[in-house]
Amino acid sequence: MRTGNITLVKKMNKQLVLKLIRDQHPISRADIAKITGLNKATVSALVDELIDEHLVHESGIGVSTGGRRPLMLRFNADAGSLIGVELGVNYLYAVLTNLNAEIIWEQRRSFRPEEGQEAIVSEMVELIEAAIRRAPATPYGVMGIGIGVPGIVHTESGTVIFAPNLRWGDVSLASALQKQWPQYPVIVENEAKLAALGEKWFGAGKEFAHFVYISAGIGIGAGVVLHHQLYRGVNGLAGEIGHHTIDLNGVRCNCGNIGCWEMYASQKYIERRLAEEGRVEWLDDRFSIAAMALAAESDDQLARILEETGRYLGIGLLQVIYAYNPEAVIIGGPLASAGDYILRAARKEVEERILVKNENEPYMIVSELKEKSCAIGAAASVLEAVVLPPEFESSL
Amino acid sequence: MRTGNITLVKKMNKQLVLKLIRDQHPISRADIAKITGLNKATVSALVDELIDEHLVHESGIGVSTGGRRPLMLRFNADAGSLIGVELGVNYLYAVLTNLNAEIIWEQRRSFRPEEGQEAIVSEMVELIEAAIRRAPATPYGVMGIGIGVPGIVHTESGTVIFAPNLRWGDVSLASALQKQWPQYPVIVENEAKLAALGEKWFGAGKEFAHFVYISAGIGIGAGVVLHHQLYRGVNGLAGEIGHHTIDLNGVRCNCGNIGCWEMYASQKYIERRLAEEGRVEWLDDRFSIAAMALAAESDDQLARILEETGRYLGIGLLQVIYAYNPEAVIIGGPLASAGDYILRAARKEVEERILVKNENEPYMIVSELKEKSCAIGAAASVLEAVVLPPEFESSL
DNA sequence: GCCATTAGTTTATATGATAAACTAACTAAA
DNA sequence: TTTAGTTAGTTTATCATATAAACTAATGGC
Repeated sequence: MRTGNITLVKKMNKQLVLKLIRDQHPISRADIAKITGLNKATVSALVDELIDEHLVHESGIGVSTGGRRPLMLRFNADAGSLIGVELGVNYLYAVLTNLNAEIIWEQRRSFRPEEGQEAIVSEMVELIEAAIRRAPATPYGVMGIGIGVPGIVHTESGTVIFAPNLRWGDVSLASALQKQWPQYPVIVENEAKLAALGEKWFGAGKEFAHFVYISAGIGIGAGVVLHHQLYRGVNGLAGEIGHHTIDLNGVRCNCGNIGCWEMYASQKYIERRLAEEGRVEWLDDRFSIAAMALAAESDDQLARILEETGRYLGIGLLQVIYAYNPEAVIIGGPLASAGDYILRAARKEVEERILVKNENEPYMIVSELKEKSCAIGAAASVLEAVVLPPEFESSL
Repeated sequence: MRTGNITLVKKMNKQLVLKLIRDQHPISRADIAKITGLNKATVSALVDELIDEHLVHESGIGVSTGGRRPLMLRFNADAGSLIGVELGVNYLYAVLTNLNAEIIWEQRRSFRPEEGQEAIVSEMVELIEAAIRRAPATPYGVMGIGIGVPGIVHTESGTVIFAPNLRWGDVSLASALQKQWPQYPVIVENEAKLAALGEKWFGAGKEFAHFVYISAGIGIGAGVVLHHQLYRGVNGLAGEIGHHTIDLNGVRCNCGNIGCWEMYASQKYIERRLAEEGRVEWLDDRFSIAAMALAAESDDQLARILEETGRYLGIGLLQVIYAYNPEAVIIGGPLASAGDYILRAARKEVEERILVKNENEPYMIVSELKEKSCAIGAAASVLEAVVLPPEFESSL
């Protein structure tokens, strides 16, 4: 049971000060006091501790506004390193970053899903080892490892419960890695949820208290951020909205049901339509939506297919909007790389269909971190777990 | 900006103690200290204050467990009164309750929607006046007035933005009432959201941190409780899920779109089907689902219609489950009075369709407060605003 | 009838925020 | 150049509150 005591107050205030410095640096102690309402003495004491802990440093003297010049403070992004790994359906992508998610080192490897779980995990171990070797000398060193997985995850145990596209079920990924590196926290989480975290900390989600990140690729998943915090639900299933029924008499989905959203607003749909229209030249191994969007500029049929996909995307986005009423919806994943074809159509569909028409429509925007969302989000999850817990987030 | 200071700690602990007493009364100071981990002295001090404030009282001596006998504490439900009003499509229902939502006085009035907004508001004023007159002498007297409205509400200003079934738009309900009773807080909120609050405080939602209340009647709305708190979204639209598209090529809804969930899992559907099947004898003014469910026991056609409705309800519930991943879904509103016909079919549909089949399926249960959910929830909203703010809710 | 046990209070102490007084370092205007 | 006013940041004394420990109170069981 969470009781209040004085150390809690201190933790809250210290976090508040640290977040403010991170968000608004360079900033002076005096400004922090003004903005937060905390006493100047309190701010000074907390800042001193943060400096001792290497999370903040003084970065020189600012300009005077008619009196003594302020000592400017900055978040020390080089206090440690973060490792983020994206486990894709047929690739691994790892990044090593500083605490600002600036990439120090990255590597991408392909694998064939048939290789099997153990082989893939050992590839991942190699990749992480390589990242650790590249980690620069910093006060904290590597602060942890985050891993994004295309499936449903039990975060407490770090188990992959179900990853259909990998054909994984019940894989204790965290404990396998934890055995290798007992000293580092290991976080395993769903790919879309981590991408949402990435956008929250370092991308298009920075300003929003409530937003939904949509990962639209082969399937559709979502990461839901409410009150500045990732919302997981009881079993970490919140946001598994790809299987929302949008057409009761539509196409069969491999989940067994009919008319799931992800049969219409995903790469699956585009491929189906390309096949129907006999445009098989596009359907090879290295199919890319970005390339298709490029070609669509002089190919109306391709453009039409993308627009259809966008319309279906919009229909589902409307459900997202009704369900969560977010400030923004951030579209990520391969479908976000279709230039404006998909997004414009989606926006139009939402505008036409929405119940209460006003300026309150959420922004529908594109991911800022692009194909790096998940890996950077994985790194961000470590940052959040170790340095900047969201517990005391100004709960509106 | 929310900073921590010592008084915040005190507020948190005092709230914690008060909530514990409310939930587990009768309870001794010693037990509170054990459960919360707070020091015995702290508990005693806080309890003394709560007693001074009339929110808690000692209710006699408990049984010894081998030592001094404890002084048992109880929540003082008679410290004040709450007024809750449900504004229906063609009726008003008001309750006056104590702080345990025990009804002291209630009244129901019908009106015709054609009467117009002003007439309805003045009926509401009369009703509230009657409630205030019946309020017993208590330390705090009437603590506030909560009002549930079938539409979208701007809570900060207490304005009804859009209530389609009443044909209201932009009605400043709270300020009209506030003028009458400046001394009482007036809360205006969407009907389903208040019903969710009611179930949270006094009904089927007591044990859940995350649950969704579904108000299924003429249309469908939802109240979403996450982390023990009502989730409203940015504009208070969160949970307006009746217009989720479930059949792209289905029936036209009066929202302008096609295939909205509330065309299938609502009274509208039942009436449509009754008409289609020529069972016009049911389609009079005083149509009641409860009566229909009773008749369905010996009328397969009626039973089938209810089951169809249940199946459609299930399809939408699946979306609710994927979106929010709640511990429970509580079904309220007229459809919940269909005996087991609707709910059984809905449960079956969810079980068959759900992606991850395990014991983690949320409970799908029926409202405990029944047709009183909204009015009691309106009263609960006052309780929450004035006595038991959810701010410091153990944020998991 | 005494001892172990539990309930609750009193007292002394520690922590951390705060207000106010202080020092430091500057700008601008006389 | 001097000086008054201003802003930045620190030091000091004080206050509120939680806590630990010692206390009183009241009981059951042997």
